[in-house]
Amino acid sequence: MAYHHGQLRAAVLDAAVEVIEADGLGTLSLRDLARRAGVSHAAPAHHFGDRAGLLTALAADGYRLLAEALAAAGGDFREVGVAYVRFAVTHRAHFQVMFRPDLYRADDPELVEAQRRASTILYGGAASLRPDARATGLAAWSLVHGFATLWNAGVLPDDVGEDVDTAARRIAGILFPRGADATH
Amino acid sequence: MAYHHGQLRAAVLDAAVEVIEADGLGTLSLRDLARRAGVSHAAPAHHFGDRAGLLTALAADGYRLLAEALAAAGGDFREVGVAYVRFAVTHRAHFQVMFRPDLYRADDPELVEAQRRASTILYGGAASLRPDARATGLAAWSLVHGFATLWNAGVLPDDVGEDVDTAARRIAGILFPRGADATH
DNA sequence: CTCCCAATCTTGTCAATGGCTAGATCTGGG
DNA sequence: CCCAGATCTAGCCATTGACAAGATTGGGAG
Repeated sequence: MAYHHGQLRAAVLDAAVEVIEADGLGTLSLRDLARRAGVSHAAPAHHFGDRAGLLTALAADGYRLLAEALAAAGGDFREVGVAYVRFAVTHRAHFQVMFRPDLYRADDPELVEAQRRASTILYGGAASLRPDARATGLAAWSLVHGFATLWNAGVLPDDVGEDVDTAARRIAGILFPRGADATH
Repeated sequence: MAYHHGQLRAAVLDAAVEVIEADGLGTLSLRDLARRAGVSHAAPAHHFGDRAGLLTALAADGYRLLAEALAAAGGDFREVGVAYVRFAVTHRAHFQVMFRPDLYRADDPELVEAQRRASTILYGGAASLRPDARATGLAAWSLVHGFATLWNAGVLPDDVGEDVDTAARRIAGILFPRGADATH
């Protein structure tokens, strides 16, 4: 059987994302991922150690991708929020794992670094927005995080609509009615 | 070995809550719950069918408890939000399961009914609050749900404080600065 | 009071999983 | 060319969820 030579790690991570988005975290099995990658059942262990190791890598990837997505949204505070929601919906697997620290090793250096970068971008906009910047940033984060979570869980009423961007922008507009931006 | 005669169902559910709050959903095992209840490994299956059945019952209990907690908060809209957060923090196990419909049978009649009651109370306050009541209710729900989720995940900054009620009230106050209540 | 039945619980079994160990195979640098 | 380390395989064990078949219990019909 042909060896993967360094591609295995990426192949397994890709397969994991696919499985989680299709059937949820519950049915995720290291052995199944190995089968999908065409390797023996113990091959992934070499790259990730154990299940927690795999999810740690997935979460770290997630925080890196989130940082990119938020940075690409520009300085407008509300658009950063919309980007946050869009990320959560288009990267369900990553998002799901990222906010369940009980599943991975939260003290992993790479992960901590990626986390720090993402939260810097997320809080950067809020810091210069209002006098009570800290609390405002928290409220904004809570708002978009909650909306994204509820959207992904599929428990929102039907009349929210189909387009998550539009819905998120409308909801965020209630917290910041005047379309406030980071340059106050 | 003495039979439980109807107590088993409650005993297993209690044990499940205990395990989830101690070690998370990942390590939850029907066999372990059976051991804790002092019965054979297949006894729980009679009451719940399978794992999804157990979690369905847990989620339904959760929605019932949530409805009670929200109702007890009175008509003040912000206090309902605070009660929502308090419930999420004091009933972590229930809350966690409730918003992961992939884990249980979302079409269970009892569960659907409990869900309906809870969401009626949650939305009841918002409906009479502003012209754009629907969107406002969604924003409020998103805000408190997100805050509770982030709090439980342990990813909030340290300076949020220790007391979740106080923190939640401060955050909710940003969406409703004037302490608005349901009687507008 | 007795007997039967439905609910409840037990025992036994099977495939699948995570994690471990020992060993095979490949690849690049000296 | 050759070896050291990285990568993967093969085999094993305890645990789990799910299922099937049988035992035990208590209450109601007669």
